[in-house]
Amino acid sequence: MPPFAQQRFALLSEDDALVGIHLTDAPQQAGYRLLEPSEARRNPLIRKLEGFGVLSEADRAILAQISANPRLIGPRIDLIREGDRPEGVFLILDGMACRHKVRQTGARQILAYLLPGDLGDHDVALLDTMDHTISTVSACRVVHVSPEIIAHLTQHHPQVARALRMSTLVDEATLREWLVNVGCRSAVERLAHLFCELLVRLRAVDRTEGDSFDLSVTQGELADATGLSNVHVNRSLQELRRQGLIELKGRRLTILNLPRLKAVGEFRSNYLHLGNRTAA
Amino acid sequence: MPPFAQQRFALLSEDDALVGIHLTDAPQQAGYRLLEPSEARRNPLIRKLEGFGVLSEADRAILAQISANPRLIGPRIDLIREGDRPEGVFLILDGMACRHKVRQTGARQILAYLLPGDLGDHDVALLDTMDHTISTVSACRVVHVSPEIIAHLTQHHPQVARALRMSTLVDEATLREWLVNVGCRSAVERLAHLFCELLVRLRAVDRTEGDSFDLSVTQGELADATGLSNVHVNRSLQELRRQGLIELKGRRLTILNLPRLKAVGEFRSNYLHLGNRTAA
DNA sequence: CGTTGCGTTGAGAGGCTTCAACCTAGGTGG
DNA sequence: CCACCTAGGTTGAAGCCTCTCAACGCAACG
Repeated sequence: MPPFAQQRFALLSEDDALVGIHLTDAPQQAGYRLLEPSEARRNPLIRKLEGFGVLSEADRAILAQISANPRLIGPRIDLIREGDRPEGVFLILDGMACRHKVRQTGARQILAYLLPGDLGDHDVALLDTMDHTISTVSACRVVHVSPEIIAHLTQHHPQVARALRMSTLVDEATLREWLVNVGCRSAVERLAHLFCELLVRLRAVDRTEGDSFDLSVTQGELADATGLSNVHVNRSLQELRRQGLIELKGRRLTILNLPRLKAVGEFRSNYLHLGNRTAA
Repeated sequence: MPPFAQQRFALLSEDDALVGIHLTDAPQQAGYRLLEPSEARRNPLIRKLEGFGVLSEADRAILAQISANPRLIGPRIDLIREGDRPEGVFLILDGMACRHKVRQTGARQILAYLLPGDLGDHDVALLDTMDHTISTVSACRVVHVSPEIIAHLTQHHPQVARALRMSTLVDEATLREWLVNVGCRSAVERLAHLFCELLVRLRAVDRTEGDSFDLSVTQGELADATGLSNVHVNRSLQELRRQGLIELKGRRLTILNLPRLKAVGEFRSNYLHLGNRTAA
């Protein structure tokens, strides 16, 4: 298989998960199903957007409805490719996806990791072609959110729309921080910073256990995200282990000394604009 | 002077350029002054936004009104700093500004160049603090666009609002391309790519003469933008000159062989989403 | 005419890459 | 149930791209 020639995910298949949502009436009607508190807490989109502002019960209900019936997609499947026409956005409910670009030389740069609760910019559809590719990294539960649903949210759920815009701003701030990471940090610093960021972002959607989380990523993928070679990623990981900062076995990363790891990566979470959430 | 301890621009002074605009009535009234065709062509904001869609005469008039009475600001002045509360956005009419971050080590990363017609994300105000600093690079003509004016545009000038959102998407795409640049291109390639991008962006607002444009940037600033040292920027520039690709004297960059420079930098303008404008 | 910021050049060092081999674990098929 | 297979992790060696340090030139400016 040529490098990064990945399978493509059938975008709008017959059994699309969103058939059955009736946007025009359901949410307005009285009697939409109240969410179990635990249900809302488990939904990463609701978790995330509530961090950006107060949502109404109707807001939470529509978000839960959107998140219902996700598709299970295997690892390394393209969701949408550079050159494709964007139609709506993808919402990640579980697993890890990424935005990336591949050079003609075969070199690849991962531009962002999409974690549970993350979704693309809500008005990408204004542009006629994608300038990068979005692929799953691990197996994911994914929902394709159609332009109609997005329009519905912006028209009838202003608090959700506002939270989505803030979410987009944070995505952009994260991209800037990645540029700083790759532009002027050493290999060990880059990895330290990346791990701190992932911990904080995953914690915000309750996908961590203490300072430990699932990291189903190869070292080669870490290399593509940090602008390093996989060999050097390997050695830098060993350095972080040797210093007693992390433990990385298989697909589980445990941060053994978060304060020091933050210090090494010069990590400040301000760019994630978590506000008064449990500061990490 | 400590590195990058720059002067701060007084944000909302008495003689703010925008006093005198009466948003609530003027644009709706019949009889707003018609723009000279040449006037609209010279205004980089109008030029740029027209590239994203058709604007009405009223749209152009309000944009011209906003652009009236800019402030002249010297080089290396901070417009807004990391940690500040964003209030509205800055619009660059002439000159060059940049977004950047400074590490505790003193290392700096330039995150984006703001060229004539560029302005910040229209809803930054949703976030309570800036996570990076915006400074002039060369002397600039700058307008501070208040949140009220932005709100007015989004409510009464849908085509302008739409163009602004597209503009924001392009800014984000540009940021992604910069990450690719720094993440996986060599020094010469990075500079070649940057120069191609600047040419195309400046050409879109008519700030070029052929394949030549004003580049009032020190080599140290090019280094901060490309994640290189200034010494290596110097040597890479010499390499580009030696290959007959560019001529860089003082503050003027002339691209002598655009096709080859593009090839060297692997430059494709798709991420700028210029659509059917004069493709460069 | 001295100062200052910036471009230029040289030398040495080091971080990171490349190439290549080997190891390990997990999955597959006989 | 075991042998094979493959992807990914690990290790070594060599080299180069880029950095740092330092000196010098030069033009603009007060």
